[in-house]
Amino acid sequence: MTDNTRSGLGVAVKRPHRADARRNFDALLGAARDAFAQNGAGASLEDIARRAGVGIGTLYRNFPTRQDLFDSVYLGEIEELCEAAVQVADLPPWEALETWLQRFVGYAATKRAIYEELNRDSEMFSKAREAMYGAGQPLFDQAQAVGAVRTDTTFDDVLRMVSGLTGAGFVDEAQRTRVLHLALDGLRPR
Amino acid sequence: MTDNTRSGLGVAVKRPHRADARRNFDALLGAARDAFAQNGAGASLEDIARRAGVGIGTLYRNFPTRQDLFDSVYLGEIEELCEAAVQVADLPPWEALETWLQRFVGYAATKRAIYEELNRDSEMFSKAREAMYGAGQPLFDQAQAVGAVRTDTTFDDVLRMVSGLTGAGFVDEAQRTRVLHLALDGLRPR
DNA sequence: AGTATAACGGAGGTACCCCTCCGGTTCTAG
DNA sequence: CTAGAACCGGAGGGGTACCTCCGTTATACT
Repeated sequence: MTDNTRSGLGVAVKRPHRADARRNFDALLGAARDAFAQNGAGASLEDIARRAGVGIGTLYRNFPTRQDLFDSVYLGEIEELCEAAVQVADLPPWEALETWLQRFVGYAATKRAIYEELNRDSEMFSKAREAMYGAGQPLFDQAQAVGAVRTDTTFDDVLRMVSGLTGAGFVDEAQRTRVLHLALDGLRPR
Repeated sequence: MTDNTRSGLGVAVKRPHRADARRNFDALLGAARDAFAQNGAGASLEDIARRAGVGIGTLYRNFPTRQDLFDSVYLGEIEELCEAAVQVADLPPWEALETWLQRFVGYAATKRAIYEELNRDSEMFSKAREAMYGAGQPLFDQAQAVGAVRTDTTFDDVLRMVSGLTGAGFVDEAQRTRVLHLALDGLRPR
């Protein structure tokens, strides 16, 4: 029950041993996820502690820097994204790609951060980028291989396009899905 | 030489009468444009005053609230956008629409704000929205009328899509143009 | 040139956020 | 059950941004 790290992404975030500490840890992660989703990567740490019903000291003990906290949330979502890529793997190539990208847009917490920081050069982001590309690129290649995606474009193009849409405001879920579908139609050869 | 307001958008921003005051006013607008482009709508007002080489008091005299300053920059860009719509009016329908949208993406200062606040309900934003729609909708309708744009989509969809792309990070100008072109291809009937 | 006055600019009060530190509390292992 | 390690939380110092106020300065008009 040591729970050293949560992912294979190389950034170690330790989950505490004691039960109360673990509760607080999880509450903080949840609150941070909400706060980042709402206010972007610059959300107030004191606000996050408040939301989690925890003292500011506790936040800093678990996550010494803002970056540590942000990374934990961010990496959690990247992981989910990687898992999602596995889940869609047995769909037909185009459906697999589109479903994965729809899922991509669906994750909420670090949406804004993802495109704010997509081309930043911290070690951590490049690791995450690698992971994301590792998960999505095969789907893209496969779709391209069977002729479902035009060949004059790259996975990077697509990811940035979708990241942009991820950050845009929509009146409702339906519009977001519709618009993403629209944009992705541009990927298909004509 | 009174220069009461700068636009027909209904929000009055007075340009001062005295020469020194007018210099400062313009410097502030320029600095604000840069600052908003760089740091988003939450840029520091004191930083803007510093950039403009002006005391903070002068900033507040010209723009009593942050909103006043932001609106002035924002409206300036909306105006440019409306003018651009006139300029492209004599291109073929699809080219007109695409050119206008490319121009849309090109404006820098309030990029981030536009999609951050596209569906906010302040009086000022709805005015701006109206103006933007007034300028762009005809281009869209025309393109749809001649069969250059699929009919199962709306101008609002397109505007939000493009707003999203506007905010996304790209490695260079070329990629942004390429990706926008890609996304817009999804608009064409197949 | 001289004067009335519009405009300047920055000091400083208020508020918020960051982060550290440590006395008190709670859990777990034995 | 108990002892001590692990953990808690918030007070408080330092910093920055917001905004007001007013003594000083530049402009326009006669």
